[in-house]
Amino acid sequence: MTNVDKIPPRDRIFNAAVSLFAQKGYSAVGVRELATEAGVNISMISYYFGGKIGLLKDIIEQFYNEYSEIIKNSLDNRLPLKEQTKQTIRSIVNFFKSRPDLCRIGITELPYDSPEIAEFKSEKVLAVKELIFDRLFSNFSLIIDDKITISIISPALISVIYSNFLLGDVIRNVTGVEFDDAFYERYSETISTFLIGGIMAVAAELQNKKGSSLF
Amino acid sequence: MTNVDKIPPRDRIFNAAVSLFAQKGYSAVGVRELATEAGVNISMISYYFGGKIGLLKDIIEQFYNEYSEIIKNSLDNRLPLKEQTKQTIRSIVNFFKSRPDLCRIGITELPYDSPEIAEFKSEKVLAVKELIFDRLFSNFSLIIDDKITISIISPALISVIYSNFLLGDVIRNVTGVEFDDAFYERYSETISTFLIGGIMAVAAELQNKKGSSLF
Amino acid sequence: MTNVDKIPPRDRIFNAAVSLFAQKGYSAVGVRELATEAGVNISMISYYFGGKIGLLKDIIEQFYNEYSEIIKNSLDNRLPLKEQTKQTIRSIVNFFKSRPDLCRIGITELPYDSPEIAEFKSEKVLAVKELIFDRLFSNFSLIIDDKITISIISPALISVIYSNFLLGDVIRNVTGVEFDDAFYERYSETISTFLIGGIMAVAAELQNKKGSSLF
Amino acid sequence: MTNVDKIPPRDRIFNAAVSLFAQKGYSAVGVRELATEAGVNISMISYYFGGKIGLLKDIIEQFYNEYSEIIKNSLDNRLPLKEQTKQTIRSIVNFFKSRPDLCRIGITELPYDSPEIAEFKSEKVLAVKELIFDRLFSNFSLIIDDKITISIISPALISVIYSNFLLGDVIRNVTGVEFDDAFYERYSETISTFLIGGIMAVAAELQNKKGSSLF
DNA sequence: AATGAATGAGCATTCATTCAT
DNA sequence: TATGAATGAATGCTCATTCAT
Repeated sequence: MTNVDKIPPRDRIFNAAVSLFAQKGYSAVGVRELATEAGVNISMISYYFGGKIGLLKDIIEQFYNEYSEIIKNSLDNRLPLKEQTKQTIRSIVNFFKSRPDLCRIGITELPYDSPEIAEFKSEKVLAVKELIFDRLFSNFSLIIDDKITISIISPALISVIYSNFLLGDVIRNVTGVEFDDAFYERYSETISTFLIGGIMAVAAELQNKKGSSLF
Repeated sequence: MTNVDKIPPRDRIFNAAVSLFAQKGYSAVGVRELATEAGVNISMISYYFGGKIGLLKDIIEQFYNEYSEIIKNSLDNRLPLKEQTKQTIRSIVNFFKSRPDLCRIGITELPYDSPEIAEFKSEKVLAVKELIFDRLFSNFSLIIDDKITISIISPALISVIYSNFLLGDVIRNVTGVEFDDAFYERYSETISTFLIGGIMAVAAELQNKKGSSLF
Repeated sequence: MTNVDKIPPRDRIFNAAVSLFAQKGYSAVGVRELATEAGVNISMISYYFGGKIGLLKDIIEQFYNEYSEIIKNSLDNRLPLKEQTKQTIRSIVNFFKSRPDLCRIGITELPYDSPEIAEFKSEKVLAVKELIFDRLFSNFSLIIDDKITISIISPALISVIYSNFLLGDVIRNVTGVEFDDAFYERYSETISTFLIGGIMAVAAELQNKKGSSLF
Repeated sequence: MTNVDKIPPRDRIFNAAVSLFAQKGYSAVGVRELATEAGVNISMISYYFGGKIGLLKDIIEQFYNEYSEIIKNSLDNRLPLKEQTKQTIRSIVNFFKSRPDLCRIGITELPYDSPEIAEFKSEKVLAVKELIFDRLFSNFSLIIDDKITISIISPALISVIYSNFLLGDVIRNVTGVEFDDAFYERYSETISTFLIGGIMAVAAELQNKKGSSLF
């Protein structure tokens, strides 16, 4: 590993944890493994992060901070809706692509026995959801405004964007497709098209129903 | 729990494992906890399943067997494409709804240190993917035939269908929506609309490009 | 050690703990040392006693149960006061002599971080104090009846009886006296004389004061 | 705590150690806890005292130095025996009362794994014993001169004087008596009476035996 | 004089599994 | 079938100490 040189121990631990937690899941990774991978003494984990769980908390916080920032920065109300959507999705996909391990942990890991982290995560998810729906899909939300549909669409959107990073490994094994930059270029575009097409279909049907229920 | 009466020990262990693995993840559940929840002696786990890992294997197998069966049964080539799609999605959603724990484990758990299970899972995922694409989306696949798009769309489809079961907990906490039968009725319908709308949009764009590349 | 044969593992652990806790103090003894001394696997300590602290609890309980029993059995109201006192002290000294380690732990160890044990111990000490004062010194207590004097005399009594076991080691090193059966015979007798002489002196002075305050 | 201001770090460490060792016992106190309580950096403990054990050594030395000094100063051969005894006991009790933590550690803590401290302590105990017996009880020792009785009486004396500080906590919980200045006034007096009464009874019996053995 | 990062050994506990009954 | 004692390894964490600054 070139991990050991230059980079300060705290960061080496953090990086090792991001890599290993993503690969095996939080519970399946031991502090010894973590310390070995980071090239530090085992006690440094408690020293810097107050324990294994503190490491997870930091990682999840890091993810959501970056995630929120990226979404905020990519929103540009001056662009037409489709363009804006595409741009945001591209930003998110790029983020996921550049930090797949961090993102996987942030999204999938739910520390059932740390209420503190659980609550923190809930807050952040809510914030992101509102960011996307209140600002990005402000036009859509003119028509998609009922809580239930939003409850269905929100996780679907995230799932789609994240699908390659969640289930991609199996797909790669099965199809042999290479996940290179060109792929992710296509990925952004295709996913954008897919999402917009999907949302508009849902919106149309919803509108349809409203109309029919009026008469 | 009515878990302890009548039901044979082997099944009690299996059920307890399904519940606990889904809740906490495979690694975070201990055999002691498992045995207590199932109301059996610890050594019964090794006795019946050859160890904790064998239990996971059985659960994943169980999931994919049922999953494949349900998809096969719900496919009906005599129906028009949209109807067929809706029907299949409804079947899958019903399956996920009725066995959320089993499904969550089957989909999310990847036993990084058991190559045997990993390979088994890959096979099954491939089989399901082919089932869906070769039979359900046979019409779509006339136009969506390139490997890359399929590599993007396949996980997206699964992700969308499964999104409520993966991310729903957080959404429920945040929005307060009740996940009752009526909700899942709407869920099936909305997701179907979303998926079909999304796929058709992607197909249209693909067609467009092909066309434009011809001239 | 002949400790390993015949004697069941649970008892071997208990005995080893009694010996080591008495010698070094609870906190200074590790479970590894305990397990080695007892000739058992380290995990057996938690298995049988629920942890190191459970072992201490059991030891303290054992001490107070035996201690109470011995005091109860040695009290015999038909004897004259001095005889009864001597007999009781002899019983207690014999107990301390036969189980010095158990007694040392029971008396000196106060587990500051286990409120459960602390409370249990308080109860038992109270019970023993009442046993001695209400029954043995019922005659003395005719005259020594104020709370303060009792608060002074009670620990003094126990301290005296126990003094050899608490401070004897240093004395032995310093004087070279052998602590054999003959010694403890003399010990019982001398301590009895000392205690009775002391108590009667205190009682006399107390009586004196009362008298003088009346006139 | 006003502990942190003015008082130099070395003393803050010493004071914190006296307090914590008395409360929990030497082994149960960690250097981290010590440093936090003292408001200093961890490494200062090694820096000033050469390690945790050095701290204990200093405390024990401090205790015995003060202890010896106090006994020496309170001995006054011009007084009658009883007065002298009372005066000495009062001095000792005052010392114990004013420095209960220091005294508790000095008396009870025996550092089984530091032969150096163990030996030092033995020396000091011997010195104190001789001080008391050769000078204070020089009259008693005319009659109480056999090694065995001295081996019994010496620890008994110390135990009695120290009994409130050793077992008082439990008694306080149980009886609700307040340990204020008035109490310790009574304590000194009562203990003196008790000790003198006890010793004289022992001496009398000893005399009796000698006498009877003559004829 | 004082800091805080770092070490390596050790802590108590729990792990999944095995085995004799 | 089913039990519960027993194992050896591994768990996360803390220990007292050291060292460069």
